[in-house]
Amino acid sequence: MVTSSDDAPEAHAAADPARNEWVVQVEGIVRARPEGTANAELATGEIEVAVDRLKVLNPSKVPPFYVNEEQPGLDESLRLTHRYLDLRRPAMQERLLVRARLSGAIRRVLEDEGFVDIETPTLIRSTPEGARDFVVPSRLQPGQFYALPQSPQQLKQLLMVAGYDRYYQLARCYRDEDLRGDRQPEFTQLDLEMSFVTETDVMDLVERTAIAVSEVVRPDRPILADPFPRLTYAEAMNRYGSDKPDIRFGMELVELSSVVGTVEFRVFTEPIAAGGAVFGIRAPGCGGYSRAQLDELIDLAKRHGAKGLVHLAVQDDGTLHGPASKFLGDVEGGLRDALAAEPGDLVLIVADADRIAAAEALGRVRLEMGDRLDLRDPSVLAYVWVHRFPMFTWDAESERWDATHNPFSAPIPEDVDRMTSDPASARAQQYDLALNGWELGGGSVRIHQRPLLEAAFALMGHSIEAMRDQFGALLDALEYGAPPHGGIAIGIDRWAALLAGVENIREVMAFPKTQSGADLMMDAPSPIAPEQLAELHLRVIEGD
RNA sequence: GGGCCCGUGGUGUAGUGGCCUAACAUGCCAGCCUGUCACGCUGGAGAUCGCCGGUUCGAAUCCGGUCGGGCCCGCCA
Repeated sequence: MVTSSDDAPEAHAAADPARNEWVVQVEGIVRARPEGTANAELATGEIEVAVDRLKVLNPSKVPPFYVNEEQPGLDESLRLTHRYLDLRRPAMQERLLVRARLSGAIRRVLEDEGFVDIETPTLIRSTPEGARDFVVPSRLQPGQFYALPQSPQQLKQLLMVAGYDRYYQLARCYRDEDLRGDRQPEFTQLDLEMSFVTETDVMDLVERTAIAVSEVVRPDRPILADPFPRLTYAEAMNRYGSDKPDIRFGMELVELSSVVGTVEFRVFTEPIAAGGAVFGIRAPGCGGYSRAQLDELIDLAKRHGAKGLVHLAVQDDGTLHGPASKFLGDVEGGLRDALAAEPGDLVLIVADADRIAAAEALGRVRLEMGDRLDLRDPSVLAYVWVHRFPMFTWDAESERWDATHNPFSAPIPEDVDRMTSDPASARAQQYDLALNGWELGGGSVRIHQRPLLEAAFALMGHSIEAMRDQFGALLDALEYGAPPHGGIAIGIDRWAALLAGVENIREVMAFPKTQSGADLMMDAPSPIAPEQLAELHLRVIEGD
């Protein structure tokens, strides 16, 4: 846009005070730029508007940060305080558009598949299962509270009983737990449920949807594997040390228990004797790591539950060098062979009496090495299924079995009897979808028979009365010809973040909260007036 | 509940015990320039170094606490 003091002196004068973020209305003639003033760098570099009239519709205060350009180090709390300005920035707009394309594509694909969008309430009943509830006091019923749903789990199962055999919803969910980069107190799930399905049916449907959606939202990013690999939980833990493996790179775990079982090294022998395991990985070309680099890895392993991390550098002559090398004796060759380790490589080993703990700790080290060696290609979309989770996990603190995922998950048919005879070994018809090492979502085929569900709850230490009290409607409904059914819930925020290529779900939410649950723009949460409290039959306890 | 990191003009950074009367860039204001498009030139304003307390002759700098933000463990699906 150009103004000329000769051709349109008023417009020229009106334009003079205008600064960044002012809103102006312009009338003029679009014309080719004069010879020599075109700018190939700009999309509109060939043309200009010769302004005849210019009106300032609204001036702008000087913005607290640059709206018109990227500013990498910008304090996030400042962005959140002025989110309406932050959202003007092209990068934010781009990310919210990715998210909108995602939800739009999901709706189109699922509606084509015959799914029906049904809304469920956000004022429901509190149950002690799972995460801590957000609660809402009832004005009409003194001393009573609603809970905001952690997910519409029971409601969607009731919809199955009601005969809506293909339900979906982009549902807002609420969990009052501590926050992370990938966790907000309120978030959005693609929630869906189907009747008369096996776990394969659900996985197939979700997989079709995920592929179609990915191709619409990010046609530029290749899907690593189609169909998605399907790993059992045991396989995922043994190979990747994670139930949400990043399969963009190898460096798989190798179990070394049998290889090193004979050495006189208590770090290995004691865990094995206790029923645990020894796992190793090979970090190619990292044999020259410094003390400091190794210490970081050891710290990382310890932070994730390992007692320690054994490191061995493969020398040119094939021998293994490290603090533990003197214990290795004649297993040195077997160890090297098991890991296919070459001179110059670094071998990293974790042993633990709990084989899952050993695998998980080394799995975190594996991810760290993937980052260090730049093996996690950010352009690739690596979806993977993990299924056949253990139904129950022993909760040592409360001394009872707890649902590994969801208390409504059904056992796989051949493990029904183990539910009571050997709960630790019973596997659920439970499946998780992971993308690039993030858990995108999970679901299961549900228990659709009341006696079985009651048995599962009983195992988890719920009394008959408590069950009836908290899950009465669902238990009753199962007695009225409830169809077999199953479904899944996918985290839309995480999915959008991964598709947008950002590591924080706040970047794909218009108005997110800080780690302490504050909305810096609206200044929430906030105290409420004494009259409001009184109306809700509440009294605030000062202190603590 | 716990661990770690950060907090210095509007914004991003430098400064880690005296040389700081706090520097640089950008932004802002004024003037000049007027075919520029990250315009240019000249000048100017703008910071009680998040807050409170302590140590010290002396604190942006060290210590304790506190507030705010972030990352992580626990927690959470």
